[in-house]
Amino acid sequence: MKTLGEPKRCEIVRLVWSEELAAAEIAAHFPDVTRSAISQHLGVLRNAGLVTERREGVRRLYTANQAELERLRSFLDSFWSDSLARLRDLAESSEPA
Amino acid sequence: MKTLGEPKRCEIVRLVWSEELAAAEIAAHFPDVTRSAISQHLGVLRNAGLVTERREGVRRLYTANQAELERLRSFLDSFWSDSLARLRDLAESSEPA
DNA sequence: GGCTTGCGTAAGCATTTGCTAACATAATTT
DNA sequence: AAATTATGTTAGCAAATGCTTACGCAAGCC
Repeated sequence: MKTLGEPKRCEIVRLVWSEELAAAEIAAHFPDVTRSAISQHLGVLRNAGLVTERREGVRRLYTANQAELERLRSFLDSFWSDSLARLRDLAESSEPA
Repeated sequence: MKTLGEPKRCEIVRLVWSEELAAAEIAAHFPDVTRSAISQHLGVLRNAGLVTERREGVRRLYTANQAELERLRSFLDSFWSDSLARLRDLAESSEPA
């Protein structure tokens, strides 16, 4: 979550969501920062498991790890389900058999 | 997203998800930090619209703004739907009528 | 082998962030 | 009104963060 809190990283994930892109191609989408900065962001994303790297010759192709994003979404879902569980527990304790 | 990237803030939101809690009660859940630190986190959360404050006498009761969290979840959903839209566009352009 | 291309890494820097300690303020109690 | 309670606010600090510049290193081409 903290990883995607960085706007550029979030945008990077969107870029490689449905297509594989090389590091330079990704960097091209951010004209106002250095290629190095993007490379570091890619490192963070890779480390967080949010993107996957595939080497093809000299180039490194990145793509989003959709499963990991799915985990994040289900974590948000847990907010709702947790509250339901808590209400259920409350109902059980105040309405004993 | 950045706001919830902070573990304590994320936990605070979970605490006030299904019940209203006073600032001191929230702070009691974090023994290893000062009440002031929690107060500042509450300020950030309030500012981000993730929690709502209600004053009752001297106390300030906080509760989660579920609608805002819903927005966050739907933002994550947009990752998937965007990719579907892109694939659809691709299909249209490569398969003209 | 030398040059170029594509990319990560290390060092250094300014900014942001999360924290504590001390103070400020409003509502209650006595 | 003074003391107390519940809470926000400010100043200051150490650590983390995002960035640039410079360098390192492997893969292909001459």
